[in-house]
Amino acid sequence: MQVNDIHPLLPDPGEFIQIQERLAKQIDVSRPFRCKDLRTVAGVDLAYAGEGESETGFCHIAVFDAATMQVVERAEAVGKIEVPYIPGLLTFRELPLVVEAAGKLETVPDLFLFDGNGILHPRRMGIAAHASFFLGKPTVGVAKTYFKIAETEYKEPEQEKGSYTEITIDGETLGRAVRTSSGVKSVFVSPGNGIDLDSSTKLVLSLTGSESRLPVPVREADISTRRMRRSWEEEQRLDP
DNA sequence: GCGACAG
DNA sequence: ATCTTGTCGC
Repeated sequence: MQVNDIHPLLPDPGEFIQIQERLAKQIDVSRPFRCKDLRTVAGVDLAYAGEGESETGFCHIAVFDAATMQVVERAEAVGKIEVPYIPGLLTFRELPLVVEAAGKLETVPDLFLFDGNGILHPRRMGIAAHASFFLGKPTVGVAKTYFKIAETEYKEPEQEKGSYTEITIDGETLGRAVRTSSGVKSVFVSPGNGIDLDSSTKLVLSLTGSESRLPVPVREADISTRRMRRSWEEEQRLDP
């Protein structure tokens, strides 16, 4: 079954792909980003409840002060999810709520960290890359599982924290499999836009603690997102 | 037709 | 992503 059979009023995948190809030309992953220039950093994630027509998304953005690693602000957005999940088109499903939540922030973070890929994507336009055009800030993608592109496999990095292997497609290194903690599963780091791969890797490593293989801001958004859903389901039970 | 497939 | 109990291990 094609996506158009499910959502006849929405743009078709071909149109989504054209949008990605057009924006991809404007990606810049050549800029170094110094850790000392990071004052505030945001973690972004979503959770879902329900299926099909009644699927609801919960987006949470947690902004941290990089010096104290304390949350300085949060913003959320809840709403219907209109697009099904299709590998490579995750952006069109999640970005609306991300942009809505980001618009509620009083403090504009220096950088946004996403649960998902940056340019480690078939068209170099994973959600972190695409989101940068709406957020106007550098973005970095941190995916928990590998998204295979052009039949390219990745090599497992050494078990020591900080080890990584590069993921190169068509002669271009798009991302790295990074061991953020010794002995844990690796995560896949790729710049979104406005930052280079090396800076992205260093930032992710410096923002990752021992409690999770994910950077603290992303982990916090992930937890918060499920807390939002619990509250929502509770009020649904009381209101109907 | 079958398998693969970020979240 | 989400559905789900117990269970192996530090």
